Amino acid sequence: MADGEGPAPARGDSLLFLTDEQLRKGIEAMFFAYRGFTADPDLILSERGYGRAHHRAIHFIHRSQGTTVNNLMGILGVTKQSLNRVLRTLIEDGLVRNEVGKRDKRERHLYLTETGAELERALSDAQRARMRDAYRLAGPEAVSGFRRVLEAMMDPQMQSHYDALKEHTG
Amino acid sequence: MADGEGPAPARGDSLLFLTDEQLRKGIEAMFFAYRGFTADPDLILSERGYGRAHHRAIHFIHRSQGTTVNNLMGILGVTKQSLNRVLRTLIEDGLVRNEVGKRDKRERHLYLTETGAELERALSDAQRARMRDAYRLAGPEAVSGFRRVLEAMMDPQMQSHYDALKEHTG
DNA sequence: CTTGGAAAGTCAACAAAGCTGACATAAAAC
DNA sequence: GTTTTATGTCAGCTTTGTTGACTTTCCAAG
Repeated sequence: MADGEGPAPARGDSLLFLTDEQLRKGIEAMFFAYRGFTADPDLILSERGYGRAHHRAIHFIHRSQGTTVNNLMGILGVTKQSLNRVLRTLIEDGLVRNEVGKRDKRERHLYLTETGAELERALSDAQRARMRDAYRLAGPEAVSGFRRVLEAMMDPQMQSHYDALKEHTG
Repeated sequence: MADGEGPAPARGDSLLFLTDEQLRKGIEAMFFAYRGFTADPDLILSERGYGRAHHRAIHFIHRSQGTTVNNLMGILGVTKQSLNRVLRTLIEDGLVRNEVGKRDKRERHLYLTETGAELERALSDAQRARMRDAYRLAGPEAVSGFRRVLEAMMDPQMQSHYDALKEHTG
C-alpha cells in the first residue's frame, strides 16, 4: 500500500522488491486486459450464435489441423462431454470436419472446413489487430517482457502445450 | 508463419514488424497464462463452495471498501441480477457487509467483514505469490513491459476503472 | 484369439454464472 | 408531485463447465 507505482526498487540484478500494491496492479491488469482480449471475438461469435468455447476449439484445430479429440481435451482443459457438445455443433454446422484415423481408427482427426477457416480468419484477424495495436503502443521492449511474464505464469502442463508448436512454426 | 520467434525486426524506433505467428503466440500466451492466473484462487474458492464471480466481488470490495453496487456492476461488467446473486450469498454467509448510504440513502455501501477479509487474504496471497514468482522469473525489465502491453489491450472504459485507484494507492 | 484398456460418442442430471424482462420500493432530483 | 435512480427480487433462459453411466470401436498384450 505504501509507495505504489514509484520506480520499482530492485536489489542486485534480478531480485525484485515487489509491494503488494504493485502485485495487485498486475493482477487487475490481467483481469481487465483479458476482457479486452476477448471482447472483439465475442462480438463476432455472438452474431453467429457461438460462444467462447467454440472459439477456443476453432483456434486450436486451426493451429494443429488433424489434432485428435483427446489432444484437444488436454489443451483446453475440459471434459470430453463438454468438448463434444461444442464439436458436435461445429460439425453439424459444417465448420469442422471429422476424419477417422488411418493408423488408429479409434481416433478422429479434426480439420476446419473452408467455412470454418473463414470464421477462424475473422476471429483471429480481430484478435490479432487488438494484440498488434497493444504491442505497437507498448513498444518493442515491452513485447518480450509481456511474453516472458505470461510464460512464467503458466502451469508447467500448459507450458508444454504452449511450447508444442514452437519448434516448427516459431 | 515464416520467421517466427527470431529477433523481431523493427523499423524505425517504435514501429514493429509483427508476423501472424508472433501475434498468435501472444494470443495463446494470454490464454494459457490466464488459466494459471486463476488456478490457485479457484482451488481455494471451490473448497468453500464459491466461484470466480465471488472472488471478483471480494477483490474489488476489498480494493475499494464502501463501494456501491452500481459501481461494482460497472467494474465487473455484469448485470445487477448477476451481481446480486453473488452478493446475496456473500452477505448471507457473513463475508460482506451492506451499509445504507449516509448522503444518499438509496445506495448500499459494501464492506468486507473480518471473515470476508480473511478469505480475501487467502485468495490474494495465492494470486500474488504466483504473480511474484512470474515477475522474478521474468526479470525486472519484463515487468514493466508486461504491464504496458496489458494496459494497451484494455478497452478505454476498463482503463479508467483500472486507473481509478492509481492516484491514492499507487 | 481373446481380453483388457483406450478413444470416442452419447444420455442424463446438475451447477455456476452470465443474460433479459418485469416489477417493487425507497429516496433523490427536478 | 412526478420522474429518475439505486437497489432488490422473481422467473426463465443460455452457455459452458461438471459427474456418472454406458456403448462402440479398435489397438495391443497376453
